[in-house]
Amino acid sequence: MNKHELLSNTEIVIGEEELKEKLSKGKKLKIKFGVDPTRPDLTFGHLVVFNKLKQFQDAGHKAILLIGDYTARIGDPSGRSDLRPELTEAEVNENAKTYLEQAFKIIDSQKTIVRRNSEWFAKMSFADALALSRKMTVARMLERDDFKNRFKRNQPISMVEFMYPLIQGYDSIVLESDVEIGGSDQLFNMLVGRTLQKDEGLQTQAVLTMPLLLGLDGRKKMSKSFNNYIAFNDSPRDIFGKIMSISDETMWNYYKLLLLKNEKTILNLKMNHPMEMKKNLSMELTSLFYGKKVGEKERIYFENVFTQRENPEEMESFSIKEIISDGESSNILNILNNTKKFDSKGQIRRLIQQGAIKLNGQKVEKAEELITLNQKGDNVIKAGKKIFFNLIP
RNA sequence: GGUAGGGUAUCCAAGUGGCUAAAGGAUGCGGACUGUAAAUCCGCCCGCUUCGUGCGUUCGUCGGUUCGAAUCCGACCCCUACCA
Repeated sequence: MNKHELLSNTEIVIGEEELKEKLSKGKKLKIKFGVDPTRPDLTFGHLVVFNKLKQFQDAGHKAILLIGDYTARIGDPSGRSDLRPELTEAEVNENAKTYLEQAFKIIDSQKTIVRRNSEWFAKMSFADALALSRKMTVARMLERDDFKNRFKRNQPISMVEFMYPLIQGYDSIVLESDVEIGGSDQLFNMLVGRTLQKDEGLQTQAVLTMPLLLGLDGRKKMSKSFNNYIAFNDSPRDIFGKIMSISDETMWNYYKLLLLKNEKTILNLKMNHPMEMKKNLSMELTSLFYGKKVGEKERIYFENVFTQRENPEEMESFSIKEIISDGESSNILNILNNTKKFDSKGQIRRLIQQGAIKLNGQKVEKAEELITLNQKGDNVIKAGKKIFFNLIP
């Protein structure tokens, strides 16, 4: 593993010279990554950072996942325009657990050290905390955009939020991290870590920030709040499908940040048909989480169902006899409703009106229609683009 | 503490007594076209529904005026700008 690769895709690198020196001496580095146990659902946006961690791991360095269980009780002000609610200890623990389960889908759990900052902060005295707070000035804090803006707008900034970067920086002292990695919104906090380490007479950590991944809409950053995300916990079908729906332009952002392809490779890939490249991207990413076999299976499913417009090979099936109770009309509306595949009868009516429901390729015209089913063969219902199931008489 | 302006559906944003479940965007969903891309066109978009000029719940919160309120009045909560 060469140094270039370890710094690829990074947005900002602070302390590059020292880092390169350490690397050239063959030192095993400690890479710190702070985990925020307030938001347990990981998206592909986080995958950018985890990829970087994994690269370090693969190069023989030590990844340290720092669970900010103590700091979660305070709330990181970064990028926020308002105060964050505090969490209970139980919530934090539950979130941390979920977080790690997801993180270990990418990084090697065996080679990862998990620490919690309550280990040291729980026993810190108030005097120690005051001593720590001496290391930071209000002016310095107000250099930060988020604080500056909130201050200007007369929005509240609590003292405890001022402490947050110091607390995070103190983690770096305890962990003696060589590198801290995070999103660009973490830059300030991570720099404080450097300052504090230096003050303690320790070596200073390099700071790497990773760029933001574009969301599915191709416009805004990927984020849960914009509802334009792919989650680590999405099903293989969803991962594959969501990636197929991104624009051609966005695809290259994903190739770069998620599959770590360099400029030159991407230039070559662009010679191919975009559709093929997108299927390839979908397959690679699906495989990353679920294995190559599943990735290939999803590719075949996609090609059959969406390109060839065939019915999927495996479908859920519902027996009319079982789902229609005595006295209930077995019209298409009731049948569909009783499959529980739809939100409400209203939704089904709307879909029928819009010509989105088909039985064996034949459009269903009316909600009250009494459909005739093949006694032997398939009776495939297709609803919209994605929902398929079979009806058994 | 003072003055002025605000809080509307997933988000942005109109609406200042009945014709308002509430204009217009955006997102989303469905259809056509296609490569489940982009672009374009059309339909739906508070929830339920026996599909009916049907039922229920909304316009910061609570209460009031009124036959009738997102719209008027009162109290309260929150936000913004300027001033202290």
